[in-house]
Amino acid sequence: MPASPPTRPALRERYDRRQDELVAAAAREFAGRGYDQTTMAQLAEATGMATGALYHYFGAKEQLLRAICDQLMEPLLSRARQLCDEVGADPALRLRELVRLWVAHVCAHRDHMLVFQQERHQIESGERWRGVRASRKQFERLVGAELEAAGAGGPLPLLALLGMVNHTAQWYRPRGALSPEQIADGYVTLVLG
Amino acid sequence: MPASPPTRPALRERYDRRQDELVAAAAREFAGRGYDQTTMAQLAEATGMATGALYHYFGAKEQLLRAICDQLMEPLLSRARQLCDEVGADPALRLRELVRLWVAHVCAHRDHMLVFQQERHQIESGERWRGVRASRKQFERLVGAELEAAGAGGPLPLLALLGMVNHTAQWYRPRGALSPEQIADGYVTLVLG
DNA sequence: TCGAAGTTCGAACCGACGTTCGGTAGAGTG
DNA sequence: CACTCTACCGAACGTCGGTTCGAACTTCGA
Repeated sequence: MPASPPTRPALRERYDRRQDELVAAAAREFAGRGYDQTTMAQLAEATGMATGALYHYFGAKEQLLRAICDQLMEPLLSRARQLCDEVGADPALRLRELVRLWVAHVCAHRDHMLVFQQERHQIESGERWRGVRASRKQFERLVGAELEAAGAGGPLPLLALLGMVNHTAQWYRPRGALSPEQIADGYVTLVLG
Repeated sequence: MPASPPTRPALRERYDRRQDELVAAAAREFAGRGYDQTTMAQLAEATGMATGALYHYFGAKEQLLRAICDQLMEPLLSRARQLCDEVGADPALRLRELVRLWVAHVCAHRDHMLVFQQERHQIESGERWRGVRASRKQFERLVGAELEAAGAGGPLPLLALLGMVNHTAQWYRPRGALSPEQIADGYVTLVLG
């Protein structure tokens, strides 16, 4: 059955840390080999554990996938909301800041992002994934609203921007020629003309 | 072992037709459920055959995936090359025609496209997929050259355009508000400003 | 109509993989 | 130290799914 977090608070910290390490390792492996083609044994080896130990932290393989998606979408959505509340009134500026945040997030979580895209079919159908879907939709709505305010209304600019930014995860490299900021600014320039 | 195509030419036609139907059905199933999560039994049911009969047309499940990728990339690449030879000198016009062709192809082969994206990890690594990778790269080079000629040089416009067009497979609907042509023209307007 | 080639069937095989479980060692607590 | 909660191990289990195979049935050509 599922994992059992420790009750003693001193140990809880270590437990949570280890759990996060596991998610990070899983994201790496899944992104490289695909979710289904990555075995629990490989995951165990990547983290230096035995297969059985994994189930101390997660009840099933699918929960790892869920954790990856949650760790990707939730911080993005909450930070985006926060930013939209803070930043001033100039729509173009707001949009630029939002896209910068977004691209930076994608670049910092390439593996999560790749997994998220590859497992689209699982996430887009099925009761268990309702929450993840909702986060994605809300974020898209948010971007759409900012785009409209900045003068790039209609479905096409939003869909184009979504395509660009999501695709970034597939080519961005930390030591590449383009920084996340440059990329983001380039995208904004494209959609705002 | 692999499939054995019939020698008699009269039967060869029917054999090829059935094989194509199989690929189409596989693309549909794979796109909806994912490659690994689709069983040969489901494939058999979708085509009205028994599992064993599938192996009359394909030696292994992976060959179906290969066929899907080939049917996607090869016609696209050859038609794009042909177009680049034919069309006149105005770079902006050439680019527009190319993107129209490309978007139309993506929209007409949504399932193939989705499978192609989902199985990226398999395709991008592994000896057997060298050919598919080469087609993809050549096509991207071709688009890059046309972009440069049209005044949108540098890596970002190309990467952005790739993102937009590929992403199209995930939202385009045949009876939707936007036609492939409208979509393509919208994209070109974005990248050419 | 006869033989060969082509097509389909579906049960059986077999390896792989997610998960379980009983046990062991370690860390915290008093 | 003793007692408990925590962390981990790794062999064993059970299932699932890709593939095989030999037999039946159909279509074709002469």
